[in-house]
Amino acid sequence: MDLDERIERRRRGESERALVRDFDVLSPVTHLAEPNGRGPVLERLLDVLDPTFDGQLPGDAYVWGPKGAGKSAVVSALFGLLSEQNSRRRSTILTTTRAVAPPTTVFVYVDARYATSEFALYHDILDSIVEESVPEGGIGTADLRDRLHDELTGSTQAVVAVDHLNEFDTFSTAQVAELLDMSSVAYVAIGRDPPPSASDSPGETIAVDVDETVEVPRYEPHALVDLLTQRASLGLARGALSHPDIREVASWADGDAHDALAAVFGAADHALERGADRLTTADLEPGMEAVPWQSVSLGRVLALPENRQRILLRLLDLDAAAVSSVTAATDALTADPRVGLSATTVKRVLYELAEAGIVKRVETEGDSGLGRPPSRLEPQFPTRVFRRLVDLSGGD
DNA sequence: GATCCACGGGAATACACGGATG
DNA sequence: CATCCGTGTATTCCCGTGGATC
Repeated sequence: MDLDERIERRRRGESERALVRDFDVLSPVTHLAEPNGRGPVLERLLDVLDPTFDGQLPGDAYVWGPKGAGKSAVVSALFGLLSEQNSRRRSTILTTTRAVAPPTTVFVYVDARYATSEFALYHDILDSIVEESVPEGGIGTADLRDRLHDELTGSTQAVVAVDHLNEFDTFSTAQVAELLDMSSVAYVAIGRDPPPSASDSPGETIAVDVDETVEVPRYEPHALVDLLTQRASLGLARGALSHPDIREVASWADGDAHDALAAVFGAADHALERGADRLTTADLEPGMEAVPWQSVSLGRVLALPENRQRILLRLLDLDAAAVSSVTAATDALTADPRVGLSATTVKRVLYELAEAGIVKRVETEGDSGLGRPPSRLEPQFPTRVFRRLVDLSGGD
């Protein structure tokens, strides 16, 4: 995933002639260090963060936009760079003999998909601020919070970006605002929902009380084509994907880089399966086919605990009869020793995943008579990408 | 001993249907 | 005809237990 690894792979001469050089580059969960075509957003973010260049604390901000618009890509790249630069600058400040150093700003990027509890949130933030390792248990949440608070007084302040808010199972912006309500902390909340506008009815809008909002619009068609072109040139053999094909995927994806990359990934997977050395238009169809309409972010699926992913992986292998009801799927999955969980747990997890929108329950038509009708299970994430990525890392 | 968290078990509730009841 | 009831599934909800960590 990181550059070192990528270079090393090349050095070993791996898959030099193969159709797919590197699936990771094609993966929608991978963000390149230099995000593509998001210049104006970057400028806006720098405006928001401008006070930090004078040692001030910026206002809280909310970054929003649809799935696949590059929110995570831009913010994580920017924060990565800033924290790198600052740690460099911090070391130079330490060597100068100054009576009072201006407060140092640390930039922290946290993914709320992984930090799902208060404990985990404080832990992850603290972990990227201090050198020592932070305990992962056996200590109270309040203690962690206190420690974070102590760490950020006077000489050090923090700007914390918290990504993927307001999803099922992740914190809301309001919760983050409360949890990070500390004098030396500013946050950049990132989510999909538009901020409530003045004209909104006073309904159940998600409370966002921030000083700045930054909109990340979906990609323009040409920008998405550029992005795909770049990824394809890095991840696929030279000329493996034609320009017209790229344009077709881009237009199909309608500005959503996540879906577009997932489709190209899936197409490459399909071409690989049939032993081809380049992608043809015929590979695109199955590639797009494997990306459900209104697909759930692959990042959400890959953030699930390992055993949930195991269940999903095996679920993909089941035939139509076995996924025709939750109970049938449970039976089939429980019978598979690779799943290794009890029937009740599997069933509960399946319902859990359905409620989270990762699989969809569809009421079956054919009424078999008795009882409440069962529902069929349909995956709502890019299946080919998931299978391939999990198989790559999973082992077994 | 304290703390966080995942498992697992199972009770409680919801729903669909046909048939009985008033 | 409207409503209630019994049966069989599906779905949701809650909580005790135990592993891992400090």
